[in-house]
Amino acid sequence: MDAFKQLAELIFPEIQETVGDLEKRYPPRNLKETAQVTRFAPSPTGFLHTGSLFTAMVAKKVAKDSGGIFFLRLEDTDTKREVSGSGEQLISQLAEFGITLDEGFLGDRDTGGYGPYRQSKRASIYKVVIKHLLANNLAYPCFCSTEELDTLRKTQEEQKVVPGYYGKYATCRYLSPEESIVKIKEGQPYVIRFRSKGDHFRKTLIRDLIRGEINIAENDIDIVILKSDGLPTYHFAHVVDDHFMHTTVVTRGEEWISSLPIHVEIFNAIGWKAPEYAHLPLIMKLENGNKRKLSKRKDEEAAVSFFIEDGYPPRAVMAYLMSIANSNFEEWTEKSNIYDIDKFTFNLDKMSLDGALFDLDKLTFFAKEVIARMSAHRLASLSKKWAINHAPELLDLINRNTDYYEQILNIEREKENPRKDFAKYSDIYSHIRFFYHDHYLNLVSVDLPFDERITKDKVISFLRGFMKANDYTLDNDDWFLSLKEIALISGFAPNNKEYKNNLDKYIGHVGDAAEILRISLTGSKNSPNLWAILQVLGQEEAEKRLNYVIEKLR
RNA sequence: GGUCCUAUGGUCAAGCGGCUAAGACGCAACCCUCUCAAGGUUGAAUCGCGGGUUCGAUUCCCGCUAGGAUCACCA
Repeated sequence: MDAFKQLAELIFPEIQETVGDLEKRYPPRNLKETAQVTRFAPSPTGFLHTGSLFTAMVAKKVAKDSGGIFFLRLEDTDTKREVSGSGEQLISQLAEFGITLDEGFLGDRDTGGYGPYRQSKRASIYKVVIKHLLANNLAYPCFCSTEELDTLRKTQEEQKVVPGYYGKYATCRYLSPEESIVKIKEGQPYVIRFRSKGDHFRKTLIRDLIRGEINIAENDIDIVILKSDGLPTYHFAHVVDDHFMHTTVVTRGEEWISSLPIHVEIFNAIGWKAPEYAHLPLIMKLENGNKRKLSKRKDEEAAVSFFIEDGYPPRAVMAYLMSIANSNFEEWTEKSNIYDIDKFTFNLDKMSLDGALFDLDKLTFFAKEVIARMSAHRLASLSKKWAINHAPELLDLINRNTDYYEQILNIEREKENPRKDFAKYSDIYSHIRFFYHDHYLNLVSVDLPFDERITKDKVISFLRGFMKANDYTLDNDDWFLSLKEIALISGFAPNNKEYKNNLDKYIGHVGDAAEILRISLTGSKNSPNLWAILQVLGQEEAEKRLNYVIEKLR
């Protein structure tokens, strides 16, 4: 046995499998030629980031539009930063936005034949490959301490040379296998590094699906592939996992471009075919006139939980994200009149290359469109679902009478040009609470904002006249005609023009009368269509309110 | 700082050698109107700079500038 094999054997005596065995265990997928296999590979370090949702959306679209497979792999090799339970949260949040998986990590279990799908459970797989690398002198143990590495970096910075563990600075790469064996036997701690054969001064052309050819210097750094805790680093895990899981297109943020040479080199060194890469633009935020990456710490919209908590319809969030990804999506929604990204044909070529600034106004626009197109029934059920977790005060109203709630939501809905006053479920409560008597009483307990030009007596007389004459069975148009007549009796002109021409003859116009009614019924100067409100309230409740106002004024 | 990526209105962007430089969001005005939310009409607002190439550059090339990303036993 040669010394490299001995070294490999010493480090991984328990590993008996070979790379060939793994190839057999994870055979090529049985898919048609054009089908793409993509994945979303988050690390469980906290909440789902908006940028990650964007990446996941694109990955899923690429797979599904090509009849392929979309899977999720949990990259949990950083045990220090791991937030327990966030892996489960990740997939449930993904599901809220309609990102479901064909296979992969499901929280309590995995599904699919290429697992395990969490990297912490794949340690033995990585070790098989590393043992192979070690035996072939493609990797070596490194005994440098973090302190030594730090001083190396400092001196490199002082000497103004490219920092890093490479070439002559990579002292452990010159250790003979025999020397390494001695050190290991002495019990010295170590990591495993990849032995790079690259030349920093030589450039290679790498193809990116959305950026075209990228000209980057080769990697010459002997990167760590196995940490002292026995888990691989991202670079190595990515190569091994995407090889055995047969990923065909890797979609990830553009921050990965610079490490592309590392990944390509490792694929080549092992003799594997690298997947195609699509590096997605980052979602940015404007701060002090400068763009920056959307930050989880500073920006509430950076975590998707923000949209969930505020009650933005997930479909609207996805539509917004898709409009960033493919700007022709918006055009498509106008034609198709739906906002379902699953029905849209996504195109990687149409991705823009620089990071979009997150635009809450635009999301609001999408959200209003999406909600306006829902049936009252659907809105009622979705908003109720949301309220259960996020808005007890709204839930209270809903639970009093679901039918009534639905009637309220149905005002000026389910027609050609529906109302667009809700962008998110959290907007609902303040808009509708006046429909509930106890809330109404609270709202009108303060001063009623009646127009000062009109005396209390006139208000009262109009309200009385209205109660006496109003016909609740009329349709909208006829009702307003009748309101004009009722108002005229109390001295209101039937229209503004008539009023302006005869200022001394009238106390106001029908609009003023409507305002009095509106304030009396809702406590506010602004509300949806009065006729619709009266329909929902019903005669009894309406009169109760009008009488209440009359009493209050007297 | 090295390296890489990017560069059209405030934002998202179409454009791919010749156009009065699309469209959407936002903004403004007007119209409609019982208020609001809408809807309709109109408007303001863009090719970062400098060199080339070309009869002609927003478009192709180079440089500059600006912004971004990245340089860990984090992903």
